[in-house]
Amino acid sequence: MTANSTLSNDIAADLRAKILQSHYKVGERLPSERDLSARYGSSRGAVREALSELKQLGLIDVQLGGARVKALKDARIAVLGPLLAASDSTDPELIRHFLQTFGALAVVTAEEAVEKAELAELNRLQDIVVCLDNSAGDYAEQQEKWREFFMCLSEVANNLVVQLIGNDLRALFVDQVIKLGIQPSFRKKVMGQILSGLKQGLHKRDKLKIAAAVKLYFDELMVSVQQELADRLPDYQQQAS
Amino acid sequence: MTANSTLSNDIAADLRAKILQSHYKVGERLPSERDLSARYGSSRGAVREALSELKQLGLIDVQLGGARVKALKDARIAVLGPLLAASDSTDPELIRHFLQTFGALAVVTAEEAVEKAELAELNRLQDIVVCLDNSAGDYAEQQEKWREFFMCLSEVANNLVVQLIGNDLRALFVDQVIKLGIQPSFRKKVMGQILSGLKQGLHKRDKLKIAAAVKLYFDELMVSVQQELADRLPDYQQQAS
DNA sequence: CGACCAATTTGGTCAGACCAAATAACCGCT
DNA sequence: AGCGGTTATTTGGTCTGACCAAATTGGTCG
Repeated sequence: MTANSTLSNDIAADLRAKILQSHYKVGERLPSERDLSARYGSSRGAVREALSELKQLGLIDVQLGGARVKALKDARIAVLGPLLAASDSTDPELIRHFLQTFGALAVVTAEEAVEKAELAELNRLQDIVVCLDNSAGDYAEQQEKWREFFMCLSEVANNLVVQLIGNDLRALFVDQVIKLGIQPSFRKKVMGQILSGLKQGLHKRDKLKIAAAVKLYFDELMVSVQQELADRLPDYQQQAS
Repeated sequence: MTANSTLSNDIAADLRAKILQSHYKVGERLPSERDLSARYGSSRGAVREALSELKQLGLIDVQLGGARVKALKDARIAVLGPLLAASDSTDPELIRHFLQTFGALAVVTAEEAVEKAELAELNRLQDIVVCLDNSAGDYAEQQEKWREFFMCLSEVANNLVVQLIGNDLRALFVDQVIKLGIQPSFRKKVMGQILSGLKQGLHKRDKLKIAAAVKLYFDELMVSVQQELADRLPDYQQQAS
């Protein structure tokens, strides 16, 4: 899935990194396709494919006069992955923003899910929560269960918009975070509150309870991750472009 | 911005529409590039560019054996625009989901904004709200002011993740909705609540107040839009491909 | 029926070419 | 010198035809 070793992909990755590192500045014109193909020792076709990818990412705007670099804030979500991977490594603020966003979407999903859920689905969700409760200690299993829980919520809510956003965020961000080996540790007391909130919320189809519990989960996750990041990165950011 | 009349774009649009209309079903293999280029009377290069676009959209998965259609729920946000424009027109549920999502993100943004805002920024936001209050009646101006308000919030919050998601949603969805000529009409009483909530929230930097007001805004927007859609589409969905 | 091997198909890349539009360069006029 | 208009060049979009390596397919043999 992550193994994309075609020439055009390599070129795209290189250009993408250079843009994200402000090697090419915003508004500036990229070298022409013919020029680029010469530099990379490739054909124009390969360069075109690479540029097409950057265009889709919203990183550049290619028209007849030439391709111009766009501002990062005008790009598409998909740049978040490369942004984390390539440029300044693991900006804690960015990760916080991500978790905040993801949390908000999860809350919306959860609210809609408990509203729509069939009885069977409700039961399945409750089962997962019970498993979650029992599997304290085993980090890997717990994480898998949480994942299953949110996937199930997402399925039940059937909110395409959130699902699609989730795809982008998951694919391009969560993997990165996980790759860093971050193992957030929840405080037992808080985890207890979360689980009991979920149970009650599911049992009574209480939107507010569910929302509060999910929000609590992400808040706690945020605290925990920020803690880990702060611990492991005392030397924080020393190189500029 | 919307004028993209290149051959490869046309091909991409056609294939995209056919996929979204399940002309090509999920998991199915698309015709080969050579085959497609023959059908469209174009070169393979043009078809490749088109396929590249669909790949970026997450609609297809192209590997050596051939290109396979992916499930819609595994696609990227960017398909929302085409989905609305091309296939079944204006699914009210989809629009509701969109507004719900957008609202949740706006709430997060607003919360962070009032936390971070400098005094000058806070004043500017308050000014906008005052304008908003005064411009009751003039729909166009009010909409512009709301837009300015949220843009300002987004700037202050400076949450890249939400900004990027916002780009996608705005570009691919809001325009579509606006193009439908929907003019949501807010109830005066509710609008009063919203504005007073914003004022108080900004004045006291009260996250909860701000969040509640923004949420109220989107809830009311949702109700209003759904109302309009229900009114104008009594004959809902009568044509198939 | 299953394992193995050859022929074909398919995506990725390359080279060189043409077109229309946009840009840059030039030149003459005021 | 400054400006308007014309030409030359550059640039992206497309085409043709070709080659390669990997995947798929089909047939053959045990």
